Amino acid sequence: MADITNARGYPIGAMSRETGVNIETIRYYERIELMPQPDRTAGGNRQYTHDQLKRLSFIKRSRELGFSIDEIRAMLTMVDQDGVSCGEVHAMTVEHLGSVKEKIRHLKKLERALTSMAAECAKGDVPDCPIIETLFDER
Amino acid sequence: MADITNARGYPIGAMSRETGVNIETIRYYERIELMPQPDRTAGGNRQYTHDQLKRLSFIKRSRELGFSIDEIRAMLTMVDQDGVSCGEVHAMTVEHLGSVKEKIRHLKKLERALTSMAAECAKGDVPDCPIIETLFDER
DNA sequence: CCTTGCATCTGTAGTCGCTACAGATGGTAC
DNA sequence: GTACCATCTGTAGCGACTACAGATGCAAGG
Repeated sequence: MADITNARGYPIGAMSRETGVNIETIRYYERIELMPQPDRTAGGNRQYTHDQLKRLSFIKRSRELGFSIDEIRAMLTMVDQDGVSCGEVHAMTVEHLGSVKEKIRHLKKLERALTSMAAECAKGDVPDCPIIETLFDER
Repeated sequence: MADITNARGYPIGAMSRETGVNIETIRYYERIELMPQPDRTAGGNRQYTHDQLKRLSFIKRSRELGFSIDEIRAMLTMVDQDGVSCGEVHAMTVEHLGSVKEKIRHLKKLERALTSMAAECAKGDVPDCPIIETLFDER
């Protein structure tokens, strides 16, 4: 089944189904030149190759890992030029990992603050809302 | 010092300094009607009251806790109408807390994936970049 | 009174990464 | 041939700001 489609190229809907990337998003990636302009049918519909499918799922995978479009672009540019610098890719990954860790730290702080605010409020019927009070408090 | 400024109202720069909210952002909050239109000097410059300063720092505090503008708007509307529903505020807080926890879970997954990818690469000089390989892998 | 120079003004456009239309065709199965 | 889904282009919207440009306001020093 996949082979038949493959022979004729994948229409955009198949690309979307295979990768989980929204059709509009695929066209968006083309517009920002993250994906190349694919071949077209006589009628003008996009026909993608298997390599392009792989490229799109690379993008999808990377996005799921939280890499920015620009980071992905940098990686793909290296791939396109057959000049993948493992060190650079590793550095990007480590840096990105650092920012993920920082986000986690930040969110945990929020979690603690929100938990204590909610606890204050859950306990008993106070006249004024202690959450609002806390938020309005100076300093 | 604050008292003198207070007597004449706070210009927008003072509001910004006191709360840490960017001047352009303060005007943005006015545009979206999160902040009221303040009085103006004869020349047309904004002059804020102390209550408006408190309101802005409420917004700032809430944003720092990750509440959306719409959530903040809902809370402030209750405050404005003197009808603060403690239960509602508590529910909003708990719901928001849930989404923070979910984000943490998600980021921890990313953290694990990125860590193992980075480790693969850091270990020894492999011919092709294992990070790129992993991202390109089908399935 | 006048200048200097920072603060503030309005209005618009850009950011990121999509998403959601509208209205017009393409392609395919019966 | 026709029904009907898939795809097309182009544009505008989201959230929450941020960044200008070009024109004024305002307070202190000479």
